[in-house]
Amino acid sequence: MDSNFEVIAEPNRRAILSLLASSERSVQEIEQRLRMSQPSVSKHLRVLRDAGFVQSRVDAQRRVYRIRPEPLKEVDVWLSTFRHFWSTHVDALERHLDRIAQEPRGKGKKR
Amino acid sequence: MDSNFEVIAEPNRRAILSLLASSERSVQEIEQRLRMSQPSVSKHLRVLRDAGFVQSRVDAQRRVYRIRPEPLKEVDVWLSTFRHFWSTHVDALERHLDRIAQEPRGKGKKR
DNA sequence: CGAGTATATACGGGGTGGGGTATATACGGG
DNA sequence: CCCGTATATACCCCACCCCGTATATACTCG
Repeated sequence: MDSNFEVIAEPNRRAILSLLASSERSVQEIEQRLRMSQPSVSKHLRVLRDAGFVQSRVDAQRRVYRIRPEPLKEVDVWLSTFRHFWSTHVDALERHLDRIAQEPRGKGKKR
Repeated sequence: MDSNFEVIAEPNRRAILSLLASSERSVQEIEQRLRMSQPSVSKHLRVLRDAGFVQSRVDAQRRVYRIRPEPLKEVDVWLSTFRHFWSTHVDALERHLDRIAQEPRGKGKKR
């Protein structure tokens, strides 16, 4: 798994992250709430941990997982390149795109 | 391809989107700038278009592609669930996480 | 219309990721 | 210690994605 984007491409992993967004959880809690098999949860958590999306602490026999924000922050940084497309100046942008789309063609071309 | 996240999981597709972020481009321009084969570019553009990330207009024999922000906006919305982890109140959050991380067995460690 | 250019699709192959089952490892309590 | 619980890993299999090559389609212009 070589990129953060591939990590969050998997729906179950996104579900795990969303679940952990509210609070930390043990493997079993994740398993029950998301109705996934235990090995599946463990494997996804392995991927998430290796990529730095989560970290675990030990609580008796349990491993409690919680979010680590860094990789998500990196995704956010990538997105920021595009954010001007919708965040502000939307109307001006739309007008701009429309204008580009109707650029006058040099050769008279029917449409 | 059933989710926006899978679409942007592919590095070449992210490269295409990043390229189109600055301005619209023909297939050939993308092909040359990113050193990808023409069929590969066309196929990735197909995926991007089907998912709504780009749209094309016709310019003589060329197809000129440009960004459509909606799917990226959706990704941004998903991310917003996690943004409080790093955007503001960072210090309070870090203290909170550190406190949680304190294991009952007095193995205090700092990053 | 025919040639040339630009883009899209068909097809086959190789690599990989995710699921399930079975098993291994860690840990705590009695 | 030993047992039960909690979690991690091994292994196999299947589906799917991406690539390259070859071919088809679209459009323009002479």
